[in-house]
Amino acid sequence: MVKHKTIKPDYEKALRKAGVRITRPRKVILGILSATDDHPDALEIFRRSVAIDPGISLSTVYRTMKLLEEMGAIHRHAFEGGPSRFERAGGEHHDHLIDIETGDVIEFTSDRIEQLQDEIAKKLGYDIVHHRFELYGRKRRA
Amino acid sequence: MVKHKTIKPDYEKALRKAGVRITRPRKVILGILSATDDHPDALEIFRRSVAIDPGISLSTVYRTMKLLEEMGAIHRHAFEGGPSRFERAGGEHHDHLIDIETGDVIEFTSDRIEQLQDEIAKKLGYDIVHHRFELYGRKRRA
DNA sequence: CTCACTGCAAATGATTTGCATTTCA
DNA sequence: TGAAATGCAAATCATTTGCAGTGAG
Repeated sequence: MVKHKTIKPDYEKALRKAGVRITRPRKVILGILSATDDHPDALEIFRRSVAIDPGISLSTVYRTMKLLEEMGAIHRHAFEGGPSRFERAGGEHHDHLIDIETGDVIEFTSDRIEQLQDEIAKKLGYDIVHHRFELYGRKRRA
Repeated sequence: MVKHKTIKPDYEKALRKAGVRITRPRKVILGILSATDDHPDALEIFRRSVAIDPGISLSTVYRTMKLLEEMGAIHRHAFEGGPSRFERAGGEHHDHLIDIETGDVIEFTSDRIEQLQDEIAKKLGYDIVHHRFELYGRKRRA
């Protein structure tokens, strides 16, 4: 049920093939993205980048995130009440539970939801392009 | 399945009771909210307000929306790629399908989703405070 | 060598806020 | 009257963009 991240795609190779230049800042950002399993926002990625190479700017982080998103390499999530958070694409589809106390994100999958969504769409006469299913809650106290 | 809005709550009465002053701008905004069944954003509410009373400011619209939200009189929805949109509370719970071509919002209910959500939360050891379930799609072509 | 990419600072868009001035109860 | 609410303009926050300089291929 809970998804385990096992795939660590080689972004550089894929991007190069798509005609994108692998510059110094991009190398750093890509490294961070493939090393993490959490859902950092742009500022957090910027902080981690600067720790590796002090010359990187926040604009470049934003530009790179947009580029990677357009290339399908990452997903952007606009969870409630905060900036966009990113995760790399490539795993199987999943949805998110956000811990409203800590901001932690827990991934889960449910094929019944996918199926339910199709049912509803069909009934309403729509083709679904994508969906958002997010649970917001707090850890159950023992 | 598709929800029909039949309830038109008397906001003024409820607000008065809660110790909120019913001022001229608020009267106008409340009138707009109880007259509509769509999901306008702040700017749209502002436009409709100004058409009734040219003296109303956008700040007041925002302040009023925040107030009403805190009082539970309206719900705020941050659909993808746009400003917050509002709808009055009071009906039964429902989720939304957003037409990505027109921006139209279609409401639907599904008790199976509510039930599924509880199941997932239980499995993950969380108490759910609320959720977001939004479908984004386009009308099926014949 | 050239054009994509960068850093920086300024612009944006949605929303909020400080403050002096009304206005509801 | 006095606290609460308003309008306006300025501030915030996340994000984007213009531009002149830099560097990857």
